[in-house]
Amino acid sequence: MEGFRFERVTLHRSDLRAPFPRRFRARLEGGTVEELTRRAKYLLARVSSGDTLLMHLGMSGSFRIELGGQDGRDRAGDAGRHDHVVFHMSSGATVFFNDPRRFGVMDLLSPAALAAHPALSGLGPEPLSPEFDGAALAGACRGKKTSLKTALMDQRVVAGLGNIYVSEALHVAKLSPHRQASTIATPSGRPRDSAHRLAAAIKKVLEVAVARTTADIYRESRFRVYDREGERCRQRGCLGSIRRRTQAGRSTFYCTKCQR
DNA sequence: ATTGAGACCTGTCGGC
DNA sequence: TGCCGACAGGTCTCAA
Repeated sequence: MEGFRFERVTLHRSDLRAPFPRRFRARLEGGTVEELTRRAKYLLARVSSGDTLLMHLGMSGSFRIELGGQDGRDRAGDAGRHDHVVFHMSSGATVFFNDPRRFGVMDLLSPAALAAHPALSGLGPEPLSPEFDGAALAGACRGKKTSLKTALMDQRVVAGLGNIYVSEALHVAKLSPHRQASTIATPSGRPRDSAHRLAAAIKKVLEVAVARTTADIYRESRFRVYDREGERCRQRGCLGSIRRRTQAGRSTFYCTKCQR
């Protein structure tokens, strides 16, 4: 999409989690995507009109790209079930936004609306950025009475971690998901060793995930703990098994033996 | 202010 | 085969 123009935008329904903004199509069509970036789990496409297209996959969203027919065949195929938004780009590519559960987001923001966007402005640091480290994590967890698991799910603490990678990172760091979040910091908010371990584990887990893509990992079932209830711990030398517990309404997977 | 519960919506899977 | 409940990768709102 980057560097190309929206030649035509098609909506196959009037809303996802929220209604599409008024004149969504008209405001996009003719505009060029100047830059495609990401913040937390949000995709941001800056358009030449000055607006920013904000996209989120929710739980079940995905993009599918069909390239133009260079082999003499027709252009990209028709929209299928749950293809709610279709971008026909000037490159010849067609980009389908598919989202069965419709928990996703597709919004178009003016510069002012972007700057004031509540979901974006409250976000914590990007976990792969240099600013995110043990000290930053400890500072954010200072005084938190909630569990480590719940704290890491809080996008204000660190941006972009979800239910899978929180479990994975806690396992790498050998920290129990039930520990009170504040225990990784001293009373004054300085990082303990556990804070450094956890920040490093988050970075490691995400770097591997980005390299392999979540879909591959999920399909290959190569998680350390996620969705492995009752199976053996993969930590070298650990004979524990993986348990599942619900925290704040979400499943947490952890090893009872090596995570403290 | 923080925190947990419920809601949003559809698909899939296991048990009966 | 078919029905039913449980559960799913996220975020928002509301009430305690």
